[in-house]
Amino acid sequence: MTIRESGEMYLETIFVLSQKSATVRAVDVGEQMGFSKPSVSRAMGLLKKQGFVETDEQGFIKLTKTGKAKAKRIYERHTLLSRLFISLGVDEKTATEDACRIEHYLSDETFEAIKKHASEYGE
Amino acid sequence: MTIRESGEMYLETIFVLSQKSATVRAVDVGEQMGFSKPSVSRAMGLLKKQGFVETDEQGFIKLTKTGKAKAKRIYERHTLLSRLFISLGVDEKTATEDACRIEHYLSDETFEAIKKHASEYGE
DNA sequence: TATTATAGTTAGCACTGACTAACTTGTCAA
DNA sequence: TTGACAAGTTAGTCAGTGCTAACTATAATA
Repeated sequence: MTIRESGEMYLETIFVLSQKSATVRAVDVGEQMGFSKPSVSRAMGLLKKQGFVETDEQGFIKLTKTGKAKAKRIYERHTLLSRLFISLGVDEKTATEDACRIEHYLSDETFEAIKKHASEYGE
Repeated sequence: MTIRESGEMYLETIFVLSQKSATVRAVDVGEQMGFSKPSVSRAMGLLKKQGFVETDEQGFIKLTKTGKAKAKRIYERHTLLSRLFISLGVDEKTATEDACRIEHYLSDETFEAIKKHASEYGE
């Protein structure tokens, strides 16, 4: 059971929200992503089953260790890629949107190569 | 009715096969992509309806003008991205696989910026 | 206490895009 | 001429991932 683009987006969103607020609920995730409550509810169920998130009695969502690792991996791609695109002259909105899509599809090998190049290039 | 990743992959495959052979049939497309005959059959039906391909009485598949334009756009992304990744030290197989996925998700603006950078960087 | 708002779940739908099974059609060789 | 193979289509399935409608449960408030 491999995680997909959708699951990665949820994890990344939970990660980002966790940095801004002590607690994260499903409704916050939905609001942030522009998705309906049932969509989030089902996604959380799947991510729980896959061992990427946990919820407590109050319904607060926490990333597990593996969930956090996945989220951080994607978030690092997101920030580096959007900054890179912006540095190449791309409009901020477009750069962010593009990063948001391709962050899920780059292998570790290619991402590391891009990262190395970006640091040499000066960013 | 917008074309999606799947449709773009079919168009690109037809374009590549057209360059190697005078005629392209659905079965060739399926073999190339690793998809079943019914999958190709349905995809061709949709691409026909959208005006991107045509078939003659013998079942040979031809790209229309707009279909060819779409295919070329994706193919250009594919070749530039895979060459770029390879030049950054990525293994050829991985570079090609990654290019194959992200080629569908880059905006024109970001792609042009990458292209410009690649040409300045020396490729 | 009764009402209302908020959070979450369940059930069922739509669309994409793959699949298998089973059919038709056309060609070619025994 | 018949039988077999190759190409294509039709019908129906499945998984992923969004949606709405309608429900439950809890908490806050009139």
